[in-house]
Amino acid sequence: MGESMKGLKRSHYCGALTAADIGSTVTVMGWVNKKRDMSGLYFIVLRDRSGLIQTVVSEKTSALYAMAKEIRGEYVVAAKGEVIARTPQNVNPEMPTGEIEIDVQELRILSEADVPPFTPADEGVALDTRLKYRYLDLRRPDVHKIIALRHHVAQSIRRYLTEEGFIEIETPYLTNSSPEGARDYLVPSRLHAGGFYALPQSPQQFKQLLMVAGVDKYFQIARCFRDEDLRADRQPEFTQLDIECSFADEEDIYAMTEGLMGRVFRETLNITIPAKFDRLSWHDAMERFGTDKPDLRFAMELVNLSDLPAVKNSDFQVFAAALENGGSVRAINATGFANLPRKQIDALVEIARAENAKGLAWINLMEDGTIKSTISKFFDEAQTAEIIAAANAKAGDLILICADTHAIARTALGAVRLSLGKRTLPELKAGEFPKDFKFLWVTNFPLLEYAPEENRYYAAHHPFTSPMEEDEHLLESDPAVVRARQYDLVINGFEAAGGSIRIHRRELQERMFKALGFTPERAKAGFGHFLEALQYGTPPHGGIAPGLDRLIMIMTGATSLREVIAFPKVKDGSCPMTDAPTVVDAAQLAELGITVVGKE
RNA sequence: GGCCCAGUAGCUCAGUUGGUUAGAGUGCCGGCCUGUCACGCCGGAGGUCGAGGGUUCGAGCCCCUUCUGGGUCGCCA
Repeated sequence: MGESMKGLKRSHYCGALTAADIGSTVTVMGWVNKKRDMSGLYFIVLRDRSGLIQTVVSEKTSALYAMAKEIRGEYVVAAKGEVIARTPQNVNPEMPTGEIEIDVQELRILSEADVPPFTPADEGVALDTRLKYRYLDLRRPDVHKIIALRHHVAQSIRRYLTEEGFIEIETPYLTNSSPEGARDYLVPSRLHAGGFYALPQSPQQFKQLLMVAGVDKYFQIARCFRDEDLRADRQPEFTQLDIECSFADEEDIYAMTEGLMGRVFRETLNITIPAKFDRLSWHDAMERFGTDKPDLRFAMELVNLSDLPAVKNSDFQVFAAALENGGSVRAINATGFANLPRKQIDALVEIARAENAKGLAWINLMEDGTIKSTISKFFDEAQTAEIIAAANAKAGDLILICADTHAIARTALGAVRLSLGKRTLPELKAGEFPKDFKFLWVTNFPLLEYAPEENRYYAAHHPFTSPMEEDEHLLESDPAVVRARQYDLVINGFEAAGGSIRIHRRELQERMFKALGFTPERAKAGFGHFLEALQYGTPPHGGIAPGLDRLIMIMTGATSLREVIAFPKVKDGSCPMTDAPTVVDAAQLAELGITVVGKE
């Protein structure tokens, strides 16, 4: 039976004990990580969030020994005893507390435990099992380390922004559905039958209204909700560090964000990052890396071969057709991948196909100087040499070529580059965080994207983003070329933050809605309060919103957002532990004025 | 919504061309061992092969449907 703690008070965390404590009497409380029965001697390794400590129970005839016999894995126990040094041959160098152990004088079972589906000591447990019993999973030191880092990052953020004069303000979770953007989670209102709140996709409008309010510098560590399909790096609810400042331009936001990241990485990981981040225009990012979030931990930039005489004048139908249709022929030098097995090349072709490319051609520059190519019969030696030179390739490299529209050729090769580049990164050991972080500002995004199926433009980011002043006059005449005062912070190929300088004039905001195909009535219905606010004295303002979960994922090298969220959702948006969402009973729905129809 | 992958003991997995009573490691239970630390040794229990249907003399394996999980495209202002 579990006993109370009466009379015993924890004096130390398990992992906090050191050789300096030798000779002192301590009390630790924690979970039984392992019990080793030596017949006459029990080693009981206790675990708490700080780490492990070995305790020893001897004296076969004692009551203490009898109690130790009853103890099973994951029991919660209190152990009081003297910290003793281990003899040199018994030191465990693998264990941070391996020099010492506790000679137990008093032992108390605080809570018994059934045999769990897995224990924190188990490795390689499948994700769905871990998430179903997330409370057991979180007992693992490696998992706890990530969740604890998240706390320290949040605290570091709060300290920095507070020192910089920002104030933290909470905005509503129960708010309005917004007509643009992702699907909203809706919350029915009992007091307004037929009325629904929406959970915010971001506090965008509220933070801008706080600028109208003269708050000047605002931040919030805010939960955001989007009812869209999940990905490894996308959850339906996620946490965003929402920041907005008045009288700020791009340079102010860059400097503030660079200072923030510098502070966070130094304080929580003891890593010094560059004081200023590199910048790249969206256009250059797409040309050189085939993506708007390039991973700069590896090179292998894309090359445009379209103007090469060998390509331009080629009889090769695939190339000729792409160029005739106004597309391009582009290549990537997979540096050092000449020996990539055929199967893996095929896998790369599949990656390109997933981005709608029809295929990839390749030229394999073997180490012995021979050249193997899928397109050798269409190009003579000189022409092949021309392509090799343009791709800046040498023996041992593999050139992959894609001929298609500009957009497809770039994104297909961008996806291929990412797949290749990841193979060149060092592998992390379990529990180890990466050391290499490449920061990049991507700027000059297009303001609008055309959706042919609806014959209208969509805001590339959101409709409050200001166009660049020099492009503003083109908003009606040539919307596709208008560039936005939008910037993304990219870290190691992840969009870690996005932000913009906002529209602060009602007239321009109305033109923007019009460009998006809103009638004045619809703009008023969806954003009337916002448009009205803009006309009562709105300071120029802008902001940025780093994703906190994304940031922790990048900092820890986690491969999924689920690893950095205490209680994450799975692929279909459900929670494997609580089984949410669940069907609610009819009475509850009736009270909300909701009738379910068409449900069998 | 599309495509791809996986589902076998509590956990992680193997299971050949369709062929006897479905295996391993680990965990669990019992016994032994006074310095283990992935302790070791001996013994034992533990299975709706995700579910349903079909083909077959015979299905873990083949076919159909379905469920669950993962990846990805669409989607994500």
